[in-house]
Amino acid sequence: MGRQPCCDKVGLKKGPWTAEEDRKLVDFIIKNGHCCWRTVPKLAGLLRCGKSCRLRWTNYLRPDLKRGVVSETEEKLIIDLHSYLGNRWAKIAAHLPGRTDNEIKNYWNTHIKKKLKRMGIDPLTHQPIADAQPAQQSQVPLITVEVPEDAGDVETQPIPITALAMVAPAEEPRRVPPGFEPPTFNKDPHCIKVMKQKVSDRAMSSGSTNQSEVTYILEDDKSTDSCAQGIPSRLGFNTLSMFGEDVKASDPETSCKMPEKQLVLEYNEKLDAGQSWDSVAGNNNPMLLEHQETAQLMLQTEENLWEFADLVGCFNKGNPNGEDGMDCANVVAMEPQGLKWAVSHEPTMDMLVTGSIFTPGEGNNAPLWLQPADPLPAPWEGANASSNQAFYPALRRLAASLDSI
DNA sequence: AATGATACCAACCGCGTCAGT
DNA sequence: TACTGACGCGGTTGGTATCAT
Repeated sequence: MGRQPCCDKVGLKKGPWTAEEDRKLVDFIIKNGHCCWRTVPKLAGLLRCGKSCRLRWTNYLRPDLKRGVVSETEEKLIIDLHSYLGNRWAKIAAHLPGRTDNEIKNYWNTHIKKKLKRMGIDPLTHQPIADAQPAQQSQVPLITVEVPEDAGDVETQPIPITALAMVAPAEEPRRVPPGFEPPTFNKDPHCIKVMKQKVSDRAMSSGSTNQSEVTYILEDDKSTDSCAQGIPSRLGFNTLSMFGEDVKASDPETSCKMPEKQLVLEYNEKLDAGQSWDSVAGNNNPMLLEHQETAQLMLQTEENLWEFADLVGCFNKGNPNGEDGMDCANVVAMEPQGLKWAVSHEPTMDMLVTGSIFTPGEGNNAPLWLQPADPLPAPWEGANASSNQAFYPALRRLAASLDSI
């Protein structure tokens, strides 16, 4: 017996999601998770059913989605897995990180199916169409996997050896925290779309909508550090690349207020005197200590860039100017060796744009990720509000660069 | 340039499963 | 054990983009 449709309630919206709805859902889930999909739309302020929210999130908004063109390797894996699992798209998708069952199903129906037919292969049986026989064997060599005695599912059947090879690749030395997938957000079409919306929203809210004057070119992953010459970003607050000279020009002398400025100077003095970064920052900045632990945890179990981005974003809320923290609060990225400081804004967006925070660039961030004692950049709640002068032009530059993509 | 055909894919629908009561 | 409700899955639809004529 079937269930009643979940979306028959009067007033619930159906059809394509708007950017505003996306934003509400993403904001809500990032902040609260989704313990119960039925309650999500109500709590997030959406006129959608929970099911619709779940689908939107899992198939489109989830930040760990890879999206983009399916590679040859992935296609081969899909074919192999399909020969073994059939139309169990969710199970197939489980072997393709960043791909959803819906995406794979669509790709199968629109691409692979036709391709196999052109090759004279029945997409259902994976046998040559001309001499198709009752589908007992796959076209690919099979091996039998040892399974527990109580296992009775289809997964206990022989697995195509090619698929198995993909599912269980040879272990390689890790350069990044376990479970972490280097993101490609800065070129991902969906990410660009989301960022465009974010930038547009913020530009509107700031009153700075003139984007014509800008010439900023979105930095490539590898180039982000080039603007911050000699400043390892540690956790990647490499916003220098985004703000260019605006941020380069900022320093504790001109952009920080007391007593924070005094703290910076103290740090500098201690570092200059040869003390280690850990001893300086760890012993003197409770905020660092508090968040360092969280940051380490996040990095160790990194599954979601946005989770971390939001974590960092949370640091900025409640700035003393009484303005929206995410919009205009300042973040100070500190560089342990020389303890140079840079004031910037909106780290969440910065990170998504530059990708530098999570990009295992050669000789830059990657080795640092493996140093759990690295301090987390601290918020700088007392930073000078005048630094907005750097923020809004940068925002316009970003908006324009996104529009050009 | 206009129109129709085709491709693509986000979103929906309905059913199965499972946990809680 | 039966019932209920939430979630997940697979099939399908329909809107939009792209291509061909």
